[in-house]
Amino acid sequence: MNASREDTDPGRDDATPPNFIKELVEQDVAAGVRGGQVVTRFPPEPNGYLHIGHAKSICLNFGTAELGAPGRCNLRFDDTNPSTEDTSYVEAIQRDVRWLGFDWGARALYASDYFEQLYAWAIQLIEAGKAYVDSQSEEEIREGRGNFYKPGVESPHRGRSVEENLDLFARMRAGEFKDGEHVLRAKIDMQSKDVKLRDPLMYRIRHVAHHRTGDAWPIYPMYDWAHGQSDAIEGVTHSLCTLEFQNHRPLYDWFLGALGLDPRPRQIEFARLNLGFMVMSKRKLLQLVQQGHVSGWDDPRMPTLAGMRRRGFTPEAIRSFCERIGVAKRDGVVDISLLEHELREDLNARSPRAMAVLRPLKVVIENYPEDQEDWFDVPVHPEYPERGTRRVPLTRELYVERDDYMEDPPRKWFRLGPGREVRLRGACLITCREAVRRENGELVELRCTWDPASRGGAAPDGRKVKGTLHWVSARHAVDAEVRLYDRLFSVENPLAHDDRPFTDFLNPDSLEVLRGCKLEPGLKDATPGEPQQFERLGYFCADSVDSRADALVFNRTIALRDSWAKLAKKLGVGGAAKSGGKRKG
RNA sequence: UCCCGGAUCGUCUAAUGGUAGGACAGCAGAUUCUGGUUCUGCUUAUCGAGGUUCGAAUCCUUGUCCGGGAACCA
Repeated sequence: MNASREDTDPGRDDATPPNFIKELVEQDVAAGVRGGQVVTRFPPEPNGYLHIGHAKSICLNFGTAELGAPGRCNLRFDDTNPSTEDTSYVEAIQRDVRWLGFDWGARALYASDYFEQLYAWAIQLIEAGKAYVDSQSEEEIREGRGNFYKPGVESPHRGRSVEENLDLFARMRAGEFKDGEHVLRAKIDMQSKDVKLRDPLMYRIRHVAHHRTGDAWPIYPMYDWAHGQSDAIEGVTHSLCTLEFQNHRPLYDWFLGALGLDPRPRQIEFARLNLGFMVMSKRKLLQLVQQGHVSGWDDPRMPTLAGMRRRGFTPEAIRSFCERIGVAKRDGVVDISLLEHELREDLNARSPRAMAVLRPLKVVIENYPEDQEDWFDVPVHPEYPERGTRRVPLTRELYVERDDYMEDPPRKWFRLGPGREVRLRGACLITCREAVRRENGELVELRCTWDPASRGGAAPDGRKVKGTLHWVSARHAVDAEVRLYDRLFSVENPLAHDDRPFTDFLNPDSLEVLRGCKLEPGLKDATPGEPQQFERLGYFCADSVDSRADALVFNRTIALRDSWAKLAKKLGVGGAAKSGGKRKG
């Protein structure tokens, strides 16, 4: 009856909310434009790892393609600038898109596949008098372009004959010139109010090896020249891109028109995703990696898909997040809590439960025989009994969370304290009799007694025991390192301060490493990357890079919501809720 | 001083001339062997000024504010 709850794939939910692009594409399909076909593309430049912002674009592009009959979304690498690009990025990007759950068909495409065609088209434009070779210096060109208030002035080379242009351009390709000696420019309008239209560059000379074409080309096309034409070659119908390309659309259309390409792809812009307390530019992320502020592109604190995957995010959670934030032209900053909500929702449904004590405090049950051992069957998931149970051992000595004991608890405290009775999850009721301290006051252990009649955890006489604690048998506990993550930056917008580098705003507490954590024995066999809920604490997974059978390492993906932390704050109780306490991020 | 966009609860996003809705966050309560989950209820928004209209978030005029644009980056 509620099987759908588990079967539902949130990312592929049919009830995608309306958005202006979807609406527009649906209209095109209904009107029979392009025979109802929809072709989109996701066009990353292979110069860095994909991040959550790209996920929005990926979901949008692949999702929009599904509106067509037929529909297709290409993965196309925009590899027109060899000096920053690399095959390792090509591979990482494909891995991430695949992990997110999308399929781009037979093979990935590359703008570099079209270099020859682009070159032929450039010649066509030269012959039509719509492009020319300029031989001014970089500075002269920039100067000649003018600015927002001042019109441009024409290059002295603008009037070169077609023959001369053809000759020069051929020699540019032949590698006869050094970097920067010449460029190919489109001949549009130096008086245009749109600076982008003041004879933009089409090709620059770059004697640099390309990760795919090697040394075949000493000239490389610029983005504006390559992108629209690549779209046209691939039969792209709707070319979706972010807002900063709005200024490029007139140029995008100009090239297509000048070449007489038909049918023409249509560029549509949408607002990119911004998240608070994070930076979302490959350049900035690269800097974090290179300067060692994080352990790599896949550091679990990074907003990269690789980092999020390692941290324990699921593709489903990311996809439903992308769906939930919607698509519009208005620029904004999405609240992290929305991502966290989608994450918890997915993780809650799928994660098996286990107990782990992060900051152990020893408990001795005085009336529990030294040699006794009770194994309890505890549900793998309380909402899905069909997922079975796991066995957890109880012995005389065990560990509970240090923060679950307070010497002088405030009102509404349901956990341990002098004389307080609590339930050990799935096992029994214990009462705190004494707190053993060192001379310096440091808490060493708790002496408790248990009620043997409460075996299983139920109060035999129906007495109310509100507090339930997680615990681990000392003798059976498995040791592990646990890494807690917090937001990488301590301010909402690290880029908002012109006078200070964004790295000034890194959160010094974004990583907290806990050693000597005590895990329930079954966790020893956890598969890296597989989500687990450590009850009352959060969702965790064994680290796919560092965890080993003899040295377990777990990442906290995200803490559980912690309403006690809120209450404690309101009550003015300090520190009590620290261990599992929800820290944003 | 120019060009291109944008402006709806705290945040994201609907409403396409006809009851401003949803999600998140927040608050209050219920249930609970996770202070989790689940459930219920509540609070909160059309940038300003004019106009058109029986009726405007939506159309017109105007103003204001915000973002992007002057790379041989994408």
